[in-house]
Amino acid sequence: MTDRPDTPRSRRERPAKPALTREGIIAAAVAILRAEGLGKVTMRRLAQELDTGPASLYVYVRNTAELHAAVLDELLGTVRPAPAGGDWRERLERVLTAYTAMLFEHPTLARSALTARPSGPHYLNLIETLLTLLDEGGVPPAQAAWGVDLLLQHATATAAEHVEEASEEDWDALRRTLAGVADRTHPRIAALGGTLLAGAPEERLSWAFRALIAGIERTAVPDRPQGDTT
Amino acid sequence: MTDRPDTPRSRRERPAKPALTREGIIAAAVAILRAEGLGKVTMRRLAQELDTGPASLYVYVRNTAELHAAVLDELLGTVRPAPAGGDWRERLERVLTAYTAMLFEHPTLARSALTARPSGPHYLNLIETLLTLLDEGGVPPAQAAWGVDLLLQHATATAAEHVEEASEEDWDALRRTLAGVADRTHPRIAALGGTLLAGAPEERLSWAFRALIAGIERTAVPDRPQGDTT
DNA sequence: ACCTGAACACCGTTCAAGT
DNA sequence: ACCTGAACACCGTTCAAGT
Repeated sequence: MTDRPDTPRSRRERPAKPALTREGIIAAAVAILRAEGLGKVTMRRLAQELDTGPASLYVYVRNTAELHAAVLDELLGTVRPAPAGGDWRERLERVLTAYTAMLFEHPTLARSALTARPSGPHYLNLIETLLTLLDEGGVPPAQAAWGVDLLLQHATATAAEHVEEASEEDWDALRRTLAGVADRTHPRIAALGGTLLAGAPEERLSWAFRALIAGIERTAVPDRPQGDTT
Repeated sequence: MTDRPDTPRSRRERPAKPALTREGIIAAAVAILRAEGLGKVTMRRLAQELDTGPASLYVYVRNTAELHAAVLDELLGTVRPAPAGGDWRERLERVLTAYTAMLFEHPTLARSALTARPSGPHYLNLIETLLTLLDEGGVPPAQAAWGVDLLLQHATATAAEHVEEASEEDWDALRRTLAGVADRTHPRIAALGGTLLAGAPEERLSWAFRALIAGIERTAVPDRPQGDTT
């Protein structure tokens, strides 16, 4: 609060409201995300941070979904490429784990990535990396193409699941529900007991990636896929 | 607007504001969902429909997330069990496809199911069915337990992806981005051309389920999984 | 215990008007 | 073209007060 109404125009030592740019807006959004989570990355809050009105942002950003997608691509740029050791399967798992770890820190971002497919430069790099590794493993290109989608979707969805909304209580509720299930109506669930929820998250994630890779390797894509998507 | 202030108390031919119950609230929520989508299933709108204030609903429902979870379980009850023909793999795929088809009609519900894990009776039935089919296929119980999670997550996430938010334009943008990718920087993506996005949704879904099942069958769970899930 | 009105603290997006 | 204030049409949730 060292406001002094002197030096009217020539000096401007304090940043005198930098001009709006798309990059500036996204950078500010990332800063808010880091400090307070995606919930606060709203048009209104962002505008306030940039010392303008929310309407001004719509010159650079189509809507909130697009804003969030841009933020995700930005964060994707911070994912360090996995070290090169090990066979292709291990490296594939490491790349995916690094991507998932980043999303785990921002589960709400993962949730929005599920609907607003990112298409920024960093996302393309990730796809290219995954395709390269699958190719190295001898997976046919068409199969690899669909496989990449499956792998990224799993990573994203798993992170999205970790959005907590009074979470701990809900988990307890689910545990109790499963435990209380009648042996007569749901014999398999009853027989499994806690196994349904057992295992550390990293173990389950690793298992899932390995299962996905094994499935992708072995499952052929239809000869001539019908047309385009939706 | 056939309001007549007669018949003061004894008759009440028009339903004179039925008492609030959890079931009544959820039924009203399902009706709004069917008519106008999940976006309109808000506490305020629901209260209006039930001729009360939003605060009243909090006696029966913890919050919006719990409301949506209850709605999902309700819809799950409408999924017709798949006919019994075919081998276990085919039947498994059919059950999952039926579940996914229901979610496809309410993608926003799928999105919320990803974070607020349902635990209602219909959801338990679905889990039991999947476990039974995997058991029939000789998949070890622990593996089946984690597999069920993987399968349901894929179904849910795929449906959630179909939330449209100016969708068609976004797809075009992604298509153009992929097409315009430089051969030098992203050779695999360039080589694949349209294959990355090729295939009808049903084909891709079917492929994904088959790949998942193949992977689940072949991937062993760690001997003694560490502790519990967070 | 259940129900309520009113309030608190927010949202996204559009639009007419200015520069 | 870019920027803005103000408005429109909403949200979830809490709280004190009533029955």
